[in-house]
Amino acid sequence: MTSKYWLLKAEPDSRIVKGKDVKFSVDDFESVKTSPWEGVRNYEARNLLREVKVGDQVLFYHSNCKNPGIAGFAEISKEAYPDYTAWDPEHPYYDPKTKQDSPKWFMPDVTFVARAKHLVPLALLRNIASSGDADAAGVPYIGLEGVEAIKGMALITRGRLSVQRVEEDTWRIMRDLAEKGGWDEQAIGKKKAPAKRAAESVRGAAKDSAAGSATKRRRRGPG
DNA sequence: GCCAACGTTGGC
DNA sequence: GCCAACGTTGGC
Repeated sequence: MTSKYWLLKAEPDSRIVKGKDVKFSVDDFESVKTSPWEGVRNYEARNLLREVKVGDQVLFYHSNCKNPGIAGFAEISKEAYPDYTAWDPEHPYYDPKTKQDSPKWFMPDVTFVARAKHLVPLALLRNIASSGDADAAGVPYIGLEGVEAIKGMALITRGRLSVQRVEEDTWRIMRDLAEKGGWDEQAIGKKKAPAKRAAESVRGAAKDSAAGSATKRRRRGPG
């Protein structure tokens, strides 16, 4: 399948991994302009990265932070090539199981295009997806198609995936939201009724499985 | 800091 | 190749 629009997650807040900060905010991105998108350690995300083409458009998402949401726009500037950080024992994204002669992880280069004039909060998208009401959310201009597009976003349905496909109409809606804003931060900023944990958990057998499954993750500036 | 959701690991 | 345990993601 070919896609021309993608969503990539990065962490704007400092987080130290192996002594190094993996923070990469829209500010960082804007200042470096182009960065290898290193550190993706999840197969599905990796497979998607191998599909990206030069010129494809990217929604730059702030994850694992106070105000998660779409913070900017970018584009693919180089197709995926082996992620050398997987071979560097000093690197936060080192993967001891990757052999030099058979790269397992890949990364494209991504170039900054623009900041979102209004950061499009995940809370807004969730609010619209669950209520189905763009008017109440303060963004009547996205229309019913906008609501449907948001409902279908992987961001809503597949929370944890760090590289996601985005439909063209969805991309346009995100661009409009980022440009026009209009939602009430207070109104959409709160919410969510957490479900209760089911079991009484009898976890805890000692297990030595070193491993440490590396899932996804994301990065900082260029080396 | 908590904890739900979910991908990965590894014993069988 | 199943599946329970485990570890991570990431919103809140």
